[in-house]
Amino acid sequence: MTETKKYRGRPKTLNKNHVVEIAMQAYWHEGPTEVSMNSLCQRAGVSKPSLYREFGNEDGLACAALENYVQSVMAKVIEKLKGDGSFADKIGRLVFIATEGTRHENGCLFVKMRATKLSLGVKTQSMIAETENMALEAYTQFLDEAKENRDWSGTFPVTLGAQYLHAQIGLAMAQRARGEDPTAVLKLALSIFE
Amino acid sequence: MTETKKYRGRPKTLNKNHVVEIAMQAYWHEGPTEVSMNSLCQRAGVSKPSLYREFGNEDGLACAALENYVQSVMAKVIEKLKGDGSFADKIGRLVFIATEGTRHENGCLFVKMRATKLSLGVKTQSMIAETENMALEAYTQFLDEAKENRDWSGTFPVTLGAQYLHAQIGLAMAQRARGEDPTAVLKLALSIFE
DNA sequence: AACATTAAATACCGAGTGGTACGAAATGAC
DNA sequence: GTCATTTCGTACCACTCGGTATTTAATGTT
Repeated sequence: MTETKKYRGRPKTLNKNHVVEIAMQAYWHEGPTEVSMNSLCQRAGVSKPSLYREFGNEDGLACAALENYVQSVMAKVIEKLKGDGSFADKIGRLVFIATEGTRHENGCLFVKMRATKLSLGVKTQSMIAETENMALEAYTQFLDEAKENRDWSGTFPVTLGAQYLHAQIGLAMAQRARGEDPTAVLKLALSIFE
Repeated sequence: MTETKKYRGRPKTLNKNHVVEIAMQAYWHEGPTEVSMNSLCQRAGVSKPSLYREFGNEDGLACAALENYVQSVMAKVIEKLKGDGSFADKIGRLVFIATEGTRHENGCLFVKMRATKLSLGVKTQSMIAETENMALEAYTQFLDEAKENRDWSGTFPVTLGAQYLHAQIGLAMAQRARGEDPTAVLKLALSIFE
């Protein structure tokens, strides 16, 4: 009966998605430790109390930015592992994404945050651990499927293969973030799956 | 004739080596971005102006700390690649050092600094690049020798192999710094040399 | 019109940063 | 002793950080 109560008070003008997107881009391109709340407020054209009302603290914003990254960038990559195509094709696509994917010019936000996790808040650290598990599960499923289809000989355990894939993709992302070209090393590393 | 002039003025009490050693340990164990000049002064029992007189600025101290690390830790590791022993033995020793070496409980200062090089000064960044080249040269020499001795088949170029070795060792160090056990992944990665 | 409610932004806080001005202290030279 | 020289450390600087107290603005309710 009192449904109109929801719309009382001054209408909010802060666009949460917009702020998160800007924060994600900033953390992504400049590194999580290089972006302050102050500068983020300026870029987003938002006052500081508005930011803190919406996200609680820096940890909350960083966490939201990472979550946005996982859902808008990583999820799409991982989804490709489940689609059609041969094992070799998918490995090739993985290499392509990790080395030339248009949206990865500066590495991977997840990898960058993981590298500096000591200086991040507890919520963000939990999110990093969660994302890590999600990725490992996806790789595990990918290899399980490949083994079942006889696409991959499976000369070593699937769990190790998943860890290995995760580590090598992460390495390539870290190299990209440093301005190096990870292609040759990554291809060599993934040649063990042939 | 005026050689005694050297000893005029108040005698200096600051022990440069001691300070560098403390700085190196601090950067190493807590991460370069987590250690301030203020806290370093306290730990070393030295006044701030003394530090700045000796090292110029933070960049100078970080650079000196990295240089000390390279000469006191990395050099010894690299030296082992040149000693006696079979190729397989040396690879095994490399794995051992990267995964269980007693002095590497917290990863590698070089890898940590490289991971956060954006927030370091120009001198330190140059030192990082220099160290990178030194390591690559050592790996190249190592592989060249192995190829000559028919210890390694050499199914791919030596330069790529050196990059690969450097990248995989660095990956293992980064994993250690995160608290993970890099052993299985590293052994798998280096199995391509068999 | 008066009020409750919600969000806005200014202006501030304490703490910590990298870095320095400056006077005191310790020595050799004269 | 007096002086020049060199190093010492206290006390300070301007600045940035994450975070907030407080006032003002904008709405629905009555």
